[in-house]
Amino acid sequence: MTGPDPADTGGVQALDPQELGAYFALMESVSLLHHHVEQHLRTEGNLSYVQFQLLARLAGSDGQLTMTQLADGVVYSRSGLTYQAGLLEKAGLITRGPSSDDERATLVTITDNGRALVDRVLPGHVQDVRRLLFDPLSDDDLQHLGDIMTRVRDHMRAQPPRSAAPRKRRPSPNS
Amino acid sequence: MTGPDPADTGGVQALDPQELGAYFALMESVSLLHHHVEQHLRTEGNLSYVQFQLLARLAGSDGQLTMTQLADGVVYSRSGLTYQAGLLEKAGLITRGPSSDDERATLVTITDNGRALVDRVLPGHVQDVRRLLFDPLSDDDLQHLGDIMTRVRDHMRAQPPRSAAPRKRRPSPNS
DNA sequence: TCTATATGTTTCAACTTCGAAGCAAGTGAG
DNA sequence: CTCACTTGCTTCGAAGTTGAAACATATAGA
Repeated sequence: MTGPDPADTGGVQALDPQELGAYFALMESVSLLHHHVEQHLRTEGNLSYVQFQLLARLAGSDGQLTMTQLADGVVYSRSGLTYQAGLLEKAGLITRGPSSDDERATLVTITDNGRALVDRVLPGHVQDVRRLLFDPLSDDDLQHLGDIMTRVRDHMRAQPPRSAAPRKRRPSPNS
Repeated sequence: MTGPDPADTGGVQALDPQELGAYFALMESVSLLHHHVEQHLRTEGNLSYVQFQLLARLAGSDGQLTMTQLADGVVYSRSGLTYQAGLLEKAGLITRGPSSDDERATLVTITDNGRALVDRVLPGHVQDVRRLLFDPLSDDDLQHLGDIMTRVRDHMRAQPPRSAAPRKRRPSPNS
């Protein structure tokens, strides 16, 4: 009498202990890192992690991006971005204006204040990441981690997008 | 005339390109994975990732945990857990009752329906993780990833906790 | 050109998350 | 025992996040 094997998930190859361990450790580490970093950003610059990401991304990119480019870069919903952009604009950290290329697009531009704020919080942020993430890693580990995660990211990006889930599928024509 | 070096962050050693790449790839990969997995769980079992984590954690652990144990395991605020537990209880997936050990504690127990649901969505979940995370990795990569992230997690856990930030520090006696 | 559809963004309502405050039960010192 | 403090959880209000719907502009095809 062989009761249901806990590792038997109905024909799908279950994750072996090594995979499980890697998966859990990965998710939890990032979650912890996110929490820590968020706290620091909040106390040092009154910014959420998302807001920091948006500003940092703009500070690169020559200071200008469309809403969609920003949302995609941060893996974020478009409506959520509209909200955050509103806050950042009210705080004087960014500016929103029409694009000359495409009348529909909103061009987001980082202001001098925005850049200054990024410059102000970046050192602490870097220190955090260094302390939390890189301290326990050797140069070799770092090399591997970067290589592995880059491959994983590219692989996932190749999958269908998600920030703007493909528009409502056109109602199938056979109705 | 040495203008401000972009890598000069005010005395703090900036992250070199390799570190930056690893950091960004890590955060984005997990973010993407989270999004994908969340979608699948929602369509297959009408569960959020958090809810799935809670049920899965309970399904291990002999089916019973206190609220605090659950919150700590999932890196979640206590009040948020109360909310989710309410939903899961309403859905008949868990049960809440007093603990005999400690009258204050609430003992959360997974129901048969809860177990059944976990069993139902787990294969798909595993398939997702396998497809998104492990597919592009060699056995060697997997080994490294698990090793690295385990070390990182343990390192972070050694830092002060976060699920229940230390209670309001008792007002220092010299006031 | 006219029309259908695609794309960029915002609005809106529902849901989720968080922290602070509140309540109840445990614990230790006197 | 009693007081002060700790710990486990919930309640409450404010803020953040999301998907669907609404708009507006673009684009392609007839």
